[in-house]
Amino acid sequence: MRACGFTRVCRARWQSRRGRWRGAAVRAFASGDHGIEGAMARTQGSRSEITGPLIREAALRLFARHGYAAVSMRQIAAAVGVQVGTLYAYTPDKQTLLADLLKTHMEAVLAEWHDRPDTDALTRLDHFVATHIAMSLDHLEEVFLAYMELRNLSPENHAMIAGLRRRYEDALEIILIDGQREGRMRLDDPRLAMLALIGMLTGVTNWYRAGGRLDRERLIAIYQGLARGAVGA
Amino acid sequence: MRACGFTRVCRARWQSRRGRWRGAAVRAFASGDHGIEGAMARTQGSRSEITGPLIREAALRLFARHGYAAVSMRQIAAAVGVQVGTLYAYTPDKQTLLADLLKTHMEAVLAEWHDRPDTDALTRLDHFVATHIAMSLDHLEEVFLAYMELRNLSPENHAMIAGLRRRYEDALEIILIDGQREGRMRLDDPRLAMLALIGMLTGVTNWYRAGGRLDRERLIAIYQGLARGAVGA
DNA sequence: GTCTATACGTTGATAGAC
DNA sequence: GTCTATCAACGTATAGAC
Repeated sequence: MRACGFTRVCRARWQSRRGRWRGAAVRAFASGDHGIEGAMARTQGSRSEITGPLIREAALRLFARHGYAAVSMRQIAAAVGVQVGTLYAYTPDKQTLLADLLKTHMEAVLAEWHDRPDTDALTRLDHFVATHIAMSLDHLEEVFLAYMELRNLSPENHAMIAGLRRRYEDALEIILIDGQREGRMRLDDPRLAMLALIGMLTGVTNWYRAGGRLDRERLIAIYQGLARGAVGA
Repeated sequence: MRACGFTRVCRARWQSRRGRWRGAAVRAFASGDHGIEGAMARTQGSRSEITGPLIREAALRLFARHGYAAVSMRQIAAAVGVQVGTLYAYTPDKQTLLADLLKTHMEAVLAEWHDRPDTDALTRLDHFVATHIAMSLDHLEEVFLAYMELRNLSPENHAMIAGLRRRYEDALEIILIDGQREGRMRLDDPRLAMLALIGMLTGVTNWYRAGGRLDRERLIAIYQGLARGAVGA
């Protein structure tokens, strides 16, 4: 066991320190490349507006690349160009940093998704696939992280993130059920088909690298074809 | 960075200790449940024949459950009911323990796979799917681990395991290419279809739990249907 | 807001007795 | 083959100066 793994002891100890955090989760989540890896430690100065996002970006990149458990707070601080202690002005602990990353991402995913209940199920499936792939390419690291690091969440955080993911998966399952009812899809088991499709789609983050041989539109079109085929359209 | 991450320094230091390990990888890989979690530390006694397998089983289970980086050698030792030092009579270091687990598994996967080049591509696809799912259900933790922990391998070990996995993926891709040539499959991009199918199949390890509502044969049949559909059969 | 310094548990790994 | 004891390095997190 590590010093302060997933227990809530640390949380309580920490909350008694100052009132800063009391229930306020970090919300903003800027993206983009700020050349984190090459950053060096500076020796003073306040830059509160940008340090927060930089920390989340560095944590995201490092967690995605090496895994949550393999990354130390020191590494994150070094990537940002800041001392370790500074991180704790932006997050109560490492666990919360991960949870905030995943929560923000999953909420963005759900906010991005707009079903089109007035169209046929196959069109809706195409739309789901396109949205998912586009999101995966634009936020490779987030999608990958949300897929890989569920098991490193504390029980409370796990329940929260799993709930969000569940809502996302349900959105797809509804489409499949409707498709079956409309007679546009032939499915033995809509739930299993949903899980299979999610696995197929999420797998993209395992091999996709920017600048590969396939452009975005083509990739989406191919996956739409695969998905349609899988559901028997 | 951790004390002895992926560097080869430790390896060299260790090799100078005794001749025991020089190139000899742990080979055997017993499976099954021996009630590891409840084991308690004993205080003496030699049981060389069973300790090795027990260590690998405990490591496999713990790595799969919590992730390689999150599991300590002490946890593994405790699960086996042995002291930490004892582990190092069976493996030079933690990294090698992981690599041996993955290598043994991937070699078993490749040994298990027998293509049937004299039959049609759709039958061969069915056979691949059935073999893969059966392997996944029989060795949930190995398949899951081989899928998740590639990034925690040292560069050398990563290259080795990735090579084995490549051979496995190629086996599927060949089937798809043949299917296209035979006119039995309609594919925009065989390589992409292969990656999508692998993602779909491997995803099973993320949600499958023994004793669920679907029996083995039904699960295989459903996935065969999904795979056939995806390739346009 | 950031730094420096530090507390203190845990880590991977080794040495040497039995 | 296993244990006990030990090491140095590193882990997360905190305190207090500026």
